[in-house]
Amino acid sequence: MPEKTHPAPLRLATFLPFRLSVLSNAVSQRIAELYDREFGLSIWQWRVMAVTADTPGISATEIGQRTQMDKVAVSRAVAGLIEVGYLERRPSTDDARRSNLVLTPAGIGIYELIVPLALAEEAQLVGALSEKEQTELARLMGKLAKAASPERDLW
Amino acid sequence: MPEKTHPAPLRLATFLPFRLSVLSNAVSQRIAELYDREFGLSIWQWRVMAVTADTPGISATEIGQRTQMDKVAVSRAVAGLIEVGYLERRPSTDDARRSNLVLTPAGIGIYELIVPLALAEEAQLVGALSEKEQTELARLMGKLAKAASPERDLW
DNA sequence: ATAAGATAGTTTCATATGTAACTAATATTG
DNA sequence: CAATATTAGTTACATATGAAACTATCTTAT
Repeated sequence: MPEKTHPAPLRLATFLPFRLSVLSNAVSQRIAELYDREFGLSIWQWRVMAVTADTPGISATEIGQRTQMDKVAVSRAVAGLIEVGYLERRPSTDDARRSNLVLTPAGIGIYELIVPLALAEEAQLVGALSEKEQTELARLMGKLAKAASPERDLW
Repeated sequence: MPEKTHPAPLRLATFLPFRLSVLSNAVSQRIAELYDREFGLSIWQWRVMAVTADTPGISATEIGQRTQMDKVAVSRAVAGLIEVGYLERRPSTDDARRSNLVLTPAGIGIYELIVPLALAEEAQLVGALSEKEQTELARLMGKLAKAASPERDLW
């Protein structure tokens, strides 16, 4: 007579999706708090600023692709940034549906204040790893990203 | 005369907090959709079931600690699970404020259905990595977790 | 040239989530 | 043994979020 079968064990603490989620939340929360406290920005607004600084004249749709935000989130973040005067909407000449988005001088100023702080946060985080480990982590995350979402490139 | 200083570059695509967040979301979403579609459970409810299966008689507060959920989220997940009959609340004899939570037989049944599916999802994900890489990833994530949240143990 | 789709972006609505206030019970202090 | 502080958990409220509907514009096919 066979033994009662043991169900496969599942410890949350070793379950990758859980660990990833907890780690990501811990990291995001630190950094989100910084953006909000110092500059009154949400993490979504910050992401929009970052890609707009990188690619002035970008459209909302492109922002969504680069940041993995859905179009509603982009729309709201953009509206908020325009409201506080960090972003400007320029009608596109060749397609009246889209706008070309650019940071205002004020937006650029804030962006340049945030960048070093954000990089410092990141540095503090990855400072726990050696150069080699950092490279390896990036490589492994890339593999996971492809496995998790083969259809579209996550980054 | 000094050159105009270049602001430090920040590409979202190589910024660890961003990459972590995107990866974690991609993974969570796949798995959340599975729980919801097949069993009508939220990811929070699943986490509560997982730790309750592991430690029958656990209290809501302990669940919060183990899952990194705040007490409101635990309260709601527990209420939902009781509602659908997967969880039972037993008053604690020595402390009338707390309850001892246990899975019902129905809850155990569902749990045992989910576990292999969840593990299969995880396996598919980490299948992209060699054994050695998996170990290394876990180690690096552990270091990051400590750097991100030195105060409390994330897992 | 025009009707039928497709696309960019916004608005609406329903739900999820977090913070703070609350209730009930236990622990601590003088 | 009161009076006060702490803890477990829930409820209420305000805000965040996502899905679907919508508007305006552009593209495609006839």
